Amino acid sequence: MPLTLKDIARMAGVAESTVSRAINNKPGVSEKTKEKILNIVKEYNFKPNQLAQGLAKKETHILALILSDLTTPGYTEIIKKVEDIANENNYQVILCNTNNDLEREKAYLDLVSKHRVDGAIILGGELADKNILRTALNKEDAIVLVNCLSEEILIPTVLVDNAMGGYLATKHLLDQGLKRVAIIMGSSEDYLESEKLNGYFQAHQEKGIKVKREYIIETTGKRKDGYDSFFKITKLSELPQGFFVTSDLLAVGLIEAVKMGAYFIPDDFAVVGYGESIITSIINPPLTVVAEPLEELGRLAAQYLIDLLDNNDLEESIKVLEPVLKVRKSSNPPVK
Amino acid sequence: MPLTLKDIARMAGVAESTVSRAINNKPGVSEKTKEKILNIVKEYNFKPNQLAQGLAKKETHILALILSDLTTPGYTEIIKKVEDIANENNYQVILCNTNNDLEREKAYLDLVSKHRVDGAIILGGELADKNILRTALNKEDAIVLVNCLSEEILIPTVLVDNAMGGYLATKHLLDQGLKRVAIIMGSSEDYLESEKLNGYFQAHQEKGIKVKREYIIETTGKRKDGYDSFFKITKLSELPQGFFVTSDLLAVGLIEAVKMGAYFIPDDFAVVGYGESIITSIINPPLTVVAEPLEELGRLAAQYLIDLLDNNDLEESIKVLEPVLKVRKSSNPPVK
DNA sequence: TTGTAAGCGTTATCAA
DNA sequence: TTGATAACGCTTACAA
Repeated sequence: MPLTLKDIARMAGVAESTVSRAINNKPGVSEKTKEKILNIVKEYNFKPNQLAQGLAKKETHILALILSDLTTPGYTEIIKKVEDIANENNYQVILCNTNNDLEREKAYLDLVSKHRVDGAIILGGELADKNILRTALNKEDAIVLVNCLSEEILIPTVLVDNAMGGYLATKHLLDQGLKRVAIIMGSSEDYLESEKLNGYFQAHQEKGIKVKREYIIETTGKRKDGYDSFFKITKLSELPQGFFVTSDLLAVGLIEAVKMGAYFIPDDFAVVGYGESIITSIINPPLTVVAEPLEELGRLAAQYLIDLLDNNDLEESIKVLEPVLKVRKSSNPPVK
Repeated sequence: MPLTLKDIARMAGVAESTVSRAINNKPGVSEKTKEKILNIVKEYNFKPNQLAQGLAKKETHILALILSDLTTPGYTEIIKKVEDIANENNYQVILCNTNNDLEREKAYLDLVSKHRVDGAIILGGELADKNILRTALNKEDAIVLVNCLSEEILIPTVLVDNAMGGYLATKHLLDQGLKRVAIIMGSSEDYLESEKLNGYFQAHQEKGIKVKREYIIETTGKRKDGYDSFFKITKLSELPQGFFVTSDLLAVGLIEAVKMGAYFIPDDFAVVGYGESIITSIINPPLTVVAEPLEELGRLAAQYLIDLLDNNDLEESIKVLEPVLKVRKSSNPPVK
């Protein structure tokens, strides 16, 4: 049986409330009794039961960071920043990996309404925007969305302008005089992916170039999809001159396929990827990418959630951050 | 104010205990009252406070998976398996990223003794084996160690035989007639790394080849370390013919350096890495690696912890799994 | 400065 | 089948 406050109180010959005050560094305990109590606490390695604490105080000082896929590139940067901000503000962060499983997502969301955590940040994914949020959450739950969008209820949200990202990537390719640029993307059901596609369209429109239906390749976003997409496209009568690839895994696959086909990047095909990661940094040649302000994303989300918690300030709003293009060799940048 | 059992009881015109029985599917409630209660529960989206539940039941059905670095290759496989096994057994898993921060590690470990979670799995890292475990934990805490070792107290442990891994990698290189094989590793303070080094020694000893002091390069394990190590070694009068690199990040760096130096793999240098990951799979040429049974590691650890919890079966023991060598092009396998 | 006692929101025991 | 009521282990007025 683990020790309780009561045990410590008995040993020290004081009341439970005195022990509570002592271990919580609250005023109203003489130095002498405090010392006596803390010695006993140390000696027996007493740890207060946080379930009881949470119940009494109505707060846990824990935040949940719910994410759909641990391996998504860039998530680690966001996670780290969230953890840092949280820690600075005396909150602990636990990570909840839904692995794109609906049941799990529900269960993790419940952590908030069931008072296991004070609030939650939901990071990306295709799941969050369905009706789960509405059914799982209570109005007063503190939630912040990152890189995903809720259509049903208004929830504070921080996201990157993916349409802008798609626009920058595509424009960069078109600006170099390429007339035929293909996009290899994930599912257009995914809000973020559809936004990238919108940007792709917009860039074409601006240049007055008509988009070819066959140059839009929608996939499930896996490495193999990137690989297969290339060979699918080489079957066309007219090959594209450039590729906008919306994820690093797809980019890896595409580039493997290009090499397999004995073509060269950027000489035969210019390539622009999306998102900086260890993966895109290993790819040869160095990949031009749309880079997202990941740390800023994490910082804003964490700060937002903590503000919500501290001020009960429930005004909802959406913050949109801008991505930037990092030009490298793969897109055959014009010689300066 | 969120609703409580009491509110539901009042609305349904029954006692709290009846509501509790109804929502927990316990016998002793007539179908009729049960239905009435559950309807109200649904209507108001009532969620029982799990802090109170945990306090009363003395269990949370949550497991913590504590890890030092989210980006360690292979962790995701272990994590997924742990989550699966846990879910099958009706446990929820939360991830705790210490980011190699001592304070955080302590705080996360405390989740167990402070009754926030029922048990914890500690995944790898250099931290866990110090005296933290002893000071942080109570004897009755349910903990399982994965890929790390506690010298102070006996704790159930599952790990991969890293000495065997180092041995296999080195022997493979020596078996091809290479006389001079260097090792590029992380800190030898790290138990796992020191074991790999032991294997490296053992393979040399078996062949009767004396190890050269300068061929053992200890680093902090970063990509740049791998890069720098190569140029450090090319300063030697006699170059090695092969490299055993103990992590994927080091391997990336080394290979970049080799290419930068206009050498070829495997023609000029044979390379063997450690651990399969997306990274090693991208590297060109395909990397020969020591592969660990990651899922098995996760499965065993989770099962172990759950057994501990269910049976209070506190016998400690250590399970050691064997790695296998996956031969690919980078090590210049002899033509069959 | 210290102690008493009433919560916090559940579950579980015992009567009814 | 139901309902009181005492835990669970802590915090926090309020009193002493």
